[in-house]
Amino acid sequence: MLQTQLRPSTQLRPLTTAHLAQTMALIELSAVELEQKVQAELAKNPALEVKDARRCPVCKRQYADKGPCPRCHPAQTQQPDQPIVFVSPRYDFVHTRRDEETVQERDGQLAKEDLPTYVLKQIAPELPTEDRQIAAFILSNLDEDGLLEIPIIEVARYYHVPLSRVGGVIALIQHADPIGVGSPSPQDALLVQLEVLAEHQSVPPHAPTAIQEGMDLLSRHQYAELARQINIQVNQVEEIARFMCDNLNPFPGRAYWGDIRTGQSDTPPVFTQPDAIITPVDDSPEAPLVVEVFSPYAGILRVNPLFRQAINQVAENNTEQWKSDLGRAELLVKCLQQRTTTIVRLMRRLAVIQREFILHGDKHLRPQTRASLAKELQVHESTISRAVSSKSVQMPNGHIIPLSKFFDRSLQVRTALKQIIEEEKSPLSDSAISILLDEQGYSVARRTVAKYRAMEGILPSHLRQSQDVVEVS
DNA sequence: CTATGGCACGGATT
DNA sequence: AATCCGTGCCATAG
Repeated sequence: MLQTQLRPSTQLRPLTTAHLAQTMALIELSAVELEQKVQAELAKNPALEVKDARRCPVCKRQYADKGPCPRCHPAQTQQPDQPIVFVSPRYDFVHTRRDEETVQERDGQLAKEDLPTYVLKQIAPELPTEDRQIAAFILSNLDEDGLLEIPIIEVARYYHVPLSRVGGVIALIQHADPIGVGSPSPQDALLVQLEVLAEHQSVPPHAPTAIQEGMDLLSRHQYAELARQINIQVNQVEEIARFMCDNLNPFPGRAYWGDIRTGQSDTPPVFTQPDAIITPVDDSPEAPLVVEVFSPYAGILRVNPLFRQAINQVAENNTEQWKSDLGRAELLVKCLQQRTTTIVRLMRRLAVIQREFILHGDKHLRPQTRASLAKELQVHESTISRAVSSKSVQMPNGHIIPLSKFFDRSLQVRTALKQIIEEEKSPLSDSAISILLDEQGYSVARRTVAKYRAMEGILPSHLRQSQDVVEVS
C-alpha cells in the first residue's frame, strides 16, 4: 500500500523499550528544551562528545544533513516540486565556544552561558543581518537585572540609524526568553510580559494602565490611591497586584539566572525560539519551500570513539560506571537521530500538504487531524501528538506560531468569520453570519459562530459600531 | 421577540 | 481514558 521510504538513513535498530521510551520523551521536547537536556547529559556523561557541524562555505550556515548544503545545492539533494528540508544542529549565529567549555568543565558545573548570548541566539533568525550588530550592542549593555542601562537614543546615535529601527530590535529582544529582557525600565518589561501572557490567558482588566500610570504607587502598595487615580475599584487594583506578583517579573534577568539552573520549576516559556523556520526559496509562486528544522546536536552529537576504545583496555575495576555511561550515550544518540528524522518527515509532509496555508495565510489551512497524518507517515498517533506539542514554527511572514495551529479544525472558519465582520457594513447578528458562512461552504451553527467570535475577541453585534468610514478595497 | 452567553451532552480527537 | 469541540436548550438582557 502506502510505501513511503521509512527512515531513509537509519540503520536497523534494536527496538528496545528503553529506546522507544526515550525517543518518545525526546520527541515532545522543543528545540530549546532539548538543547538544555542534551547539555545536561553532556556534562555528566564522558562517553558523549560533540563534533563540528558541517558548515556550508557559501551560506555559512551549519547543517546536520549528509552531503552538500541542502540550502545552497537544492538541486542535488531534492527532487523538484518537493520542499527542501534540512536540519540545523543549533541556532547558528553566535559562535560560542560553548562546546569546548562544556567538555572542559564536564566534571564541574554546567558551563554557563551568558544572558546576552542566550537571547541573541533566539532572535538572530528573525533579524536582518544589518540589525544584528545593533542587537548585540544592546544586549551587551544590559545590567544584572536584564534591563537596558543606556538610553535608546544613545544606541541610535551610535549606529546612526533611526530610533524606530532600534525600537524594533528592542521589541524583538523583549519578546525573547526571558520575556521583557532588554526593556529600558521595569514598567516596560512588565508591559511586554503582560502582553505576551494575554495571548494565552486572561489578565485582569486595566492592568496595563495601572502599570503605566501608577508603577510607584503599586510598588508602595498604595492601592486605594491608585484606584482613585485611574478610576477603578480597589479590589481590581488588588487583583492586579496579586496577578503581577504571581506572573510577572520586573527584572527579567534575575528570573533567568534563578530558574534555569535549578530545574524546570519555572513557568513554561510562552514564546520560544521556533523549532523550524519556513521560507520560500524566492518570490516566484512556484518556488519550493525551504524548511529549516532546528534540532540541537543532531548529527554532531556522537559517542566518543576514544571512550569506546578505552573501555576495552581498562581493567575491570570500575567498568560498571563506564559501561552504563556508554550505554546511555549510545541510546541518547540513537534517540536523538530518531527524533530528528521523525520531525523532518513530519515537516516535509506538512510543507507539502499545507503549502497554501504557509504562503497565503490562515484561510488556506487544510483541515487535517494528527491521526490522519500519523497514518500517512506510518507512525503512531501519539508520536505525532508529541512531535506537534510544544513546538513552534516561524512562517515566511515572520510570525512564530505553534505547530498545533496546523491542526486547528476551525481556523479556516474563524478567518472567514473575521473577514465577514471586517467587511460588514452594519453589524450582523450571529445567525446572519451563520447563513453567510454557509454560503461560503462552511456550515456552522449559530451557537458556534458566537463561540468563534468570542475566541477572536470580537464584540457581539449590538456593541459593534458600523466600523471605520474609510473602507477601501 | 431577538440576540447572546452559560451549561452540559455526545462525538471526535489525542 | 482524558480532553476538546460543536451544538442544542434555556435563561437573560436589550
